[in-house]
Amino acid sequence: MHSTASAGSVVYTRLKQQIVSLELQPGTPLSEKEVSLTFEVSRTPVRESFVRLAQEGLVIVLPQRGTRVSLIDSELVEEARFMREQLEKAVIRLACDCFPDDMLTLLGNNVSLQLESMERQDGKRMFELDEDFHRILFEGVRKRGTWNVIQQMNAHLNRSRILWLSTDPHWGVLCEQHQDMVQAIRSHDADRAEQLMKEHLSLSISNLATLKEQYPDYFK
Amino acid sequence: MHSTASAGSVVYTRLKQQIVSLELQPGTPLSEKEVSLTFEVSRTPVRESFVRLAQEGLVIVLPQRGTRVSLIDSELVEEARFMREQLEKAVIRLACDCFPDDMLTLLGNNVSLQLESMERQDGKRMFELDEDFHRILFEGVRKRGTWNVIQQMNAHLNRSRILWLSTDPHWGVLCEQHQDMVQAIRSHDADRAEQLMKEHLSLSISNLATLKEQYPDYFK
DNA sequence: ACTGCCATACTTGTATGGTAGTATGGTGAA
DNA sequence: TTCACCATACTACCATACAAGTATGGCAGT
Repeated sequence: MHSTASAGSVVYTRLKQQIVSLELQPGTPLSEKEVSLTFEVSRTPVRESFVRLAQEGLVIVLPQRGTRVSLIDSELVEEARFMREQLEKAVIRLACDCFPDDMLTLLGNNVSLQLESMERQDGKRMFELDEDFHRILFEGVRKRGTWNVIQQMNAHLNRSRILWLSTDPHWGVLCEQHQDMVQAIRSHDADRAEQLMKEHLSLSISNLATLKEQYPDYFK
Repeated sequence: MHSTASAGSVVYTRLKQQIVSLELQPGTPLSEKEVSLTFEVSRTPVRESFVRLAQEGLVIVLPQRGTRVSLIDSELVEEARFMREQLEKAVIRLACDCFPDDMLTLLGNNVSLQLESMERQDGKRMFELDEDFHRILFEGVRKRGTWNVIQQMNAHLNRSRILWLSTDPHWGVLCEQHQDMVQAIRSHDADRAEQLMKEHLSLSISNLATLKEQYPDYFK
């Protein structure tokens, strides 16, 4: 199976990754022409990726003027946190009621890997594992579609969390909360699980105001 | 201001409206060529609209084979209801705490219009007013971005609700619930408001199984 | 020095021809 | 009859040319 993804999808995936990782800074001007040259494809697939990114609010297209990476909208960041809090509280309550064993195993393994990564001070890996942890929760209660929709808002939240990485991630607390949540699921303690999740997610934007002062050019 | 929207946006908007209203039935094959002829534009803007619709799951693109209107995924419909329940319960609690007067007025007017439309047996108008009612709630507590993201899942939920229109919408109950919710917001009774919202949204898919039997070709 | 105009070099938006992969129907051989 | 093969007519995908709107810098006139 040499099934190669379409050029459009490749460009879209790569650009999105670069934007969310802040490799492409908020406000950076993009042009169809320029991007098509760097990716060595024509303008058509580039344009297709711009359309998709614009729909997610990751780029802003100004007709006949230009396209650029969107600034981080702190209102959207807060809304993303709000959405996740409401949905993840409900999801973890469901998980406490009923959660597949194999998924529970995955959660346990995930937390173990988190502990390892923390030892290695590997922030990037921790970030990925954190994402995986929450995704596994949604999959375990069969709410994958919900998780996918959240990702759209999450792209904005994640950009500010990436900024956070450069300051003080204090992964220790987050990792401990993950462990406690797994424990709560195991013991079917929904109230405790919900409370843990609420505290957990409140940390994700605890320093939004600070970041906004520190990187004023990145925010709207 | 003769500012005309781009051809791509026009095609996208019109196709989406046709799909959600079931004017284009689930499973209907679409082709860039064919659609470009009916809209009298080239294939490029049509293709652009397909990309956007595919991202929302309203059409399915099979590379080199064809594109067609997606079938209604009843799991997604249920997830959409789940999402709305969690988020709207939280939103109406916020509204009970604090809600702008002008927005409250809008809600009141909206309910009045609903009563009128119900007299006229105007189901389509009721549907629009119902959407407006909930959107106003989100706007009043400054969660517009959240509402926009919900719309993506809502497209699937709405297709099944449109089917419902042809059977028995019993708008009376829904309208009464809207009235009660406004009253609860006025009297800052968050617990009652949340309970009302929960019951209200549970009605939206009360007959999903029936619809699935009645229109098997429309569902996945 | 300052202002108004315009050529020019950008940008995105649209149209179109060509390419490669896929389904289909017919034909000929076993 | 049945099966393998192939011509053909689709499809989405991509490259490219052109159109139309916008910012910019220089130049002429005041």
